[in-house]
Amino acid sequence: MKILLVEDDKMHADFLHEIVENALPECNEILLARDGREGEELARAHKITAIVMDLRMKEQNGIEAARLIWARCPETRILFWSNYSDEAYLRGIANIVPGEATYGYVLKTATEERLRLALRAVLIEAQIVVDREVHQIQNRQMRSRSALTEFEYTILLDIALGLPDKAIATRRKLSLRTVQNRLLSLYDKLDVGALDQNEMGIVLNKRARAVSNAIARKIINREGLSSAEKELQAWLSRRSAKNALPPNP
Amino acid sequence: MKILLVEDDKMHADFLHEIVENALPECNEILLARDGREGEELARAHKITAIVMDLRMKEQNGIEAARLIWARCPETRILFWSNYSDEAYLRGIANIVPGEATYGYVLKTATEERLRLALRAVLIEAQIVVDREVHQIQNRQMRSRSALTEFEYTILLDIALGLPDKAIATRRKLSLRTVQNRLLSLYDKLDVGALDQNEMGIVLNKRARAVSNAIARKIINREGLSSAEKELQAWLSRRSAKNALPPNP
DNA sequence: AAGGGTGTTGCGGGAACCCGCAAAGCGGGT
DNA sequence: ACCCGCTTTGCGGGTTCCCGCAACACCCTT
Repeated sequence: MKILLVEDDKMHADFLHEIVENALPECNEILLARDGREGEELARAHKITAIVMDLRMKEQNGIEAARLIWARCPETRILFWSNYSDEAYLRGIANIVPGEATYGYVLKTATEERLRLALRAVLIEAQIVVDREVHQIQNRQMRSRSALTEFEYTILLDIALGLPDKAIATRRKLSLRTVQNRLLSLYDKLDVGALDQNEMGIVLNKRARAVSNAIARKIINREGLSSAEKELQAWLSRRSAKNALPPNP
Repeated sequence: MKILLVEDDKMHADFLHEIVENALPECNEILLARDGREGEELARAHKITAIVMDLRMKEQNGIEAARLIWARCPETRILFWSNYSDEAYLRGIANIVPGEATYGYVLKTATEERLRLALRAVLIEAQIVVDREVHQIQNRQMRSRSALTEFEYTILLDIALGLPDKAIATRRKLSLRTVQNRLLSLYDKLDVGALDQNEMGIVLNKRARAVSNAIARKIINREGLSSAEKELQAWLSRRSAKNALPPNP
């Protein structure tokens, strides 16, 4: 059995290597990749189906790498091992897990014992394991009043990228007014209430406020923004390709 | 001689502890803090003047902690030890270094030898040491066309927080039109050229675009936004306090 | 002293944003 | 069948944003 570790911090990689060696005696080969791109290539080249993956890496982040890997090989088992329990990462992972895939999420602050258990459970037994702390955050954010629906979340990314209402409407196939209604509820959930915080004068720009609040609350992050940006660019070029034809006979 | 380590990742903290022990035999007491707040308290309580500080930490980030420490005791020597060489962090540090202060900046990816040298140079010899890699990035960003002036940088934070033009004008004591001109040059530098990227139709919201581009390029980050937000709230309350009096006799 | 560059300010207008009001569509319960 | 609640959509208008045009001040060069 071969295992791939994807981790760009040398110290954590060494530590992980040692733990894996001890916890998984059935593993006879441990590969190491230092960023998402390399990880994805190694996984493909060596047909690896058991991976431990860091999320935040220089070249390509773990979510993007996992998406690509699962796209080719959905039965790959991936244990995410990360410092972060931001909503942005959780949502990012939730969006790419193929449904029948096996994965786990363990925080780097967890004890060695918990990490060992998760390694065996996910990579050997094909269980789903999510760190209790992460799961709590997931739940809390899901039920609190400020939980964003998928719709609100995508619209949030759209405005963060700078799409005007009309463009969002055409992109999401909604009417202009509906988009604005969604924005209304988004503003509500993100506490962008105009006059609430600053008792006197000065009404703030709701769009910008929503985005900065979302960033402050870790609902969105740089990685999520970047991948949303890529999708946007793809959509734009598809769109301009279509629009380039009609005017001609 | 006492040294304070501020680092929230246990593994890195252990490693750092060992290196410091070896590299600085004149040090007879090593304290450890797990976040910025604790670090600041320890530094004050023990009157420590030699600190190694991580930047990204849970409770309070290193920049804020350093600012508070230097505000009370400008001769404190601080070696920043971090994974990141984002412009946002560099600018953050540049903004709080008291000018006569001693500091250093070493990346966690540097060799142990470089770290040892920096430790001695900064904490013992009171030199200024900046990792070459960091320095290069600093330089590149300073001279590239897209280098932001201080003015542009503050206005960028202002719009990210959602301040409307008029509010920025009063806050920064400028006319409305001047603020808009600054925005123009900001848009230019951040390549928010409206029709350039998307050949057909769809003009994007420049404000939002500027912010998301700046985030993508790591010119601003969550920490910077949060501290800007605090300043904004302070300004707002100062302002409403003033405005609360005049109308009365 | 004249000219060119840069930064600041005013004015005006087209587009986008924010939102209250109101009319439909669509489910689910009695 | 009826009503109630929720979402979607249109309309209108007050506000903000974006920016071209133009005037003025300041500094630096020649």
